[in-house]
Amino acid sequence: MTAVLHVDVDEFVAAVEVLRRPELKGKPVVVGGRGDPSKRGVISTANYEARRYGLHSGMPLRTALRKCPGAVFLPVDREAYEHASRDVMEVLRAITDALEVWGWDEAFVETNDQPEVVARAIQSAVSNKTGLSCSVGIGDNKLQAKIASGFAKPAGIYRLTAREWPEVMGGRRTEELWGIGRKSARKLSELGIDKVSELAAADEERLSLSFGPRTGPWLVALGRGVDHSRVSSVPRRARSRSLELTFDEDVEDPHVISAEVTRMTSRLAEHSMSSDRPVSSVTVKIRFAPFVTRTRIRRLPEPSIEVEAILEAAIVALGRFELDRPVRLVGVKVDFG
DNA sequence: TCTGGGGTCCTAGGACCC
DNA sequence: TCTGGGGTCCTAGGACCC
Ligand SMILES: [Mg+2]
Repeated sequence: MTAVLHVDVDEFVAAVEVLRRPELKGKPVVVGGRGDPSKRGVISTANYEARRYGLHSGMPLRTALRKCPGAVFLPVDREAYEHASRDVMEVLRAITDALEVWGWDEAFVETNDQPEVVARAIQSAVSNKTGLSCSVGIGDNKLQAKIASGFAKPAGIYRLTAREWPEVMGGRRTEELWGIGRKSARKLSELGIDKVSELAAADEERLSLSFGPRTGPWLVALGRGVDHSRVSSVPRRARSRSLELTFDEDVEDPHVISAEVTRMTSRLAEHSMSSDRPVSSVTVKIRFAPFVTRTRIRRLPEPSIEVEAILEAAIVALGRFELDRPVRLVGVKVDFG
């Protein structure tokens, strides 16, 4: 019988930082933004010590400082996490080829062996070779395994298969499902659906009327713990690449905005050229001071890796904004054709 | 106490064509 | 001249995840 495992490194980003700064062990550590809680930014990861103060991912750094003045604040260092991620995945790949990497610190594994045995082997290999601890969820499919790893934290193993699903999940709120967030949970609640068991018994047609033709059936499947997607070890090609920047202070000068769009687009075009991924469209994103976000997309006449054509599209897209209000964020995204 | 950055997928409306 | 249906492309926005 095939089982799916979901491996998730515990407090990954914070753990990587503590590994290279052992003196931080046992202290509340917050990684986010540029590591300066007097500036704009949110928490990427808080370690377990910091979470005891109510700190969590997505919380503004300013708030975190107020709630936990003794915390150590560190800037995000993506290269370090990408490096650590490669180390972890290498350890996993030495154990199994049936591995689907999911972000920096997560992976799905398919196995025909005893899943608990494989899980323990993974945990000790990752710990011995990288010094990081991880949790492992076991399921019949990716959805079950992913939710199970949440229950396994920290450093544990948890089994959630079709057999356990109704008992373990039935009475929980729909928001605990992977793919249902605050907005969808609220919308479901307005339809009288609060618990996973109620979602499992819901009428697809009725949900489709509210959520759309594909999302309706998918939601009911979620409620039942059904997921037919396979574990795929084929690396996926990115469909888009983007850059965005929140200014330290709101910007009123349109020249500053257009200079930033040009800079970002040039970098993205360089990547398009060097990786030979033609760009099919460019999206410019502006977030105005009251946190209202607008996008303008411009399709290229034909997909291109040429900086001139990509820049041209970005300038056209930007030109469709009225930049007569303070701006807090600017971003550029390219879609590959 | 104002709310990051990098991604994926879905929905919906209008244009346009058959 | 009006009605109607379906398919695809383009654009804008939304929700979610790490
Ligand atoms: Mg993790």
